[in-house]
Amino acid sequence: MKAQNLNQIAICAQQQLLTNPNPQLLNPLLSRLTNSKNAFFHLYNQMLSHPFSHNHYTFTHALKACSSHHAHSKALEIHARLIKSGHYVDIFIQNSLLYSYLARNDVVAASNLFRSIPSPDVVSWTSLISGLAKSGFEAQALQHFSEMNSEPRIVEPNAATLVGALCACSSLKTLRLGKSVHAYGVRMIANVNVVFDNAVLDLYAKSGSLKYAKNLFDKMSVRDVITWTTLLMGYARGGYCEEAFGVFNRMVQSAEAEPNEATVVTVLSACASIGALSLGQWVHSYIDSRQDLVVDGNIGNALLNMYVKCGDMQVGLRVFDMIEHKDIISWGTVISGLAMNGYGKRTLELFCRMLVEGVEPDDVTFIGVLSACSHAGLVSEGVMFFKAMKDFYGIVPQMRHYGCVVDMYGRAGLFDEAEAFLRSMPVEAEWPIWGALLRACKIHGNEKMSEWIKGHLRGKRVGVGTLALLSNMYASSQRWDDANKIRKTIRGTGVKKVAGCSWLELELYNNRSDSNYRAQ
DNA sequence: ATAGGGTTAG
Repeated sequence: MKAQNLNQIAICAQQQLLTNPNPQLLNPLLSRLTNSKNAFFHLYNQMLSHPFSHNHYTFTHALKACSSHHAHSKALEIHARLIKSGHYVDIFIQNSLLYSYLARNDVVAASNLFRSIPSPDVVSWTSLISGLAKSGFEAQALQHFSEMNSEPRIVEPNAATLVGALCACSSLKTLRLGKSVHAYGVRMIANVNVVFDNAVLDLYAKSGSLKYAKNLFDKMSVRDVITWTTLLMGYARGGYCEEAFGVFNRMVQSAEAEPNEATVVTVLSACASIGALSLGQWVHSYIDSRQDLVVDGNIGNALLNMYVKCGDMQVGLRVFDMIEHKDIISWGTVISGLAMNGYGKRTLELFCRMLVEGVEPDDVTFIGVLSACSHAGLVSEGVMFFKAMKDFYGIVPQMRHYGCVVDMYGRAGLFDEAEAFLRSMPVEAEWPIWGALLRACKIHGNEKMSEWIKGHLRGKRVGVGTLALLSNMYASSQRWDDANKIRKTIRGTGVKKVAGCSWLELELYNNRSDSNYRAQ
């Protein structure tokens, strides 16, 4: 249907070229071909070949098409042509060029081009400000915004300009400035503007002012899918995941706006982060009820991640199979999900399947694979995978990879191998690795190795979990003096409980409580 | 003709 339309437009353009190659009639046709790269540039080239069948408008459309098809060298070519032909003096052309540089995040070229515009208008300023904000140069965006507003003020900002500035404030979480932009907009903007309101809502949501956000949301007379998704995202980011789900639920009940991919992905991540399986299942059934939402791509990965985090690997695997276009994230999610949930053998099976299907594993994939080997006691496989990761895939091991290997040896009681591996590491092992090994020593009763590790730890800053474990080990071998010394050190650190620690540290800490309990 | 809003993940 759509292709047929494109064909009709193309045929229409050909007739036009034959009978009356007039740019006023050809430009609108050209513009409607923007989505089809080949058809667009075919007509564009035909229009160029005749001096009277194109004008300024033709190039603004061409630059837009370059941006949407990421045809950067084509845009450069057009830039050169425009300078040569003298079209460059037109402000629409300058703005279109400026936008094409910003669309590909070339902020240096864009800034230079902006400086070369003799009298930038509100569109030039707005493009620059929002382009900088989106490329991560928020401070520069705000600098230009204030420059634009300083006296003598030649160009007045409009709603679109304020939205660009709000976007920068939101990323920087600069609530003060954002509020003043909000106030300015309230005075200046005459009609209801849902885009502006959404930008303000996003500012409050991202900077954690959920009360303000909720207040604004309730006051808005027009709300669309972005309004709802922004509020939902605000709650989810703030850690109020039940509330986030509540927003989704109300959105569906009210039917004020229809959830889309972004909405569903956000609410699924909220469910995942609190392990709320039943809420996640509700979202799943909602997705199934919508024929236009497919379990693939982002939605597929988000759904898979939700089941993995909620520990339901059975359905997780079924979702994984449903994902038609499995990317590195899909594979990584299911592989580390299986590893995390204790399915060592199945992790490796899936890893093999990944290789068979020709998907190149990355660093995160190997963390899953190695931890599966460690937990399943598959030492020789783990050693082989670690070697293949380095030598075959050229992945430089990170601390987490080293940790898996040391942990693997330790769990298997292979302390000589663990020691040799630790000595061979090009970087000093971090504390959780030593801690895990100490724990293994304790389990396997390896006193000699413990002493070696303690020698290493002496005089260095140690994590509380590791210290607790050390103290506990001394206590269990009736070395009370040593144990007390370490307890003092723990108190000296002023840490009452383990805060913001790694999962491994937490495990160590729990282990300590367990053995204390057993000792009583 | 050119500029403006929300998204997640191993």
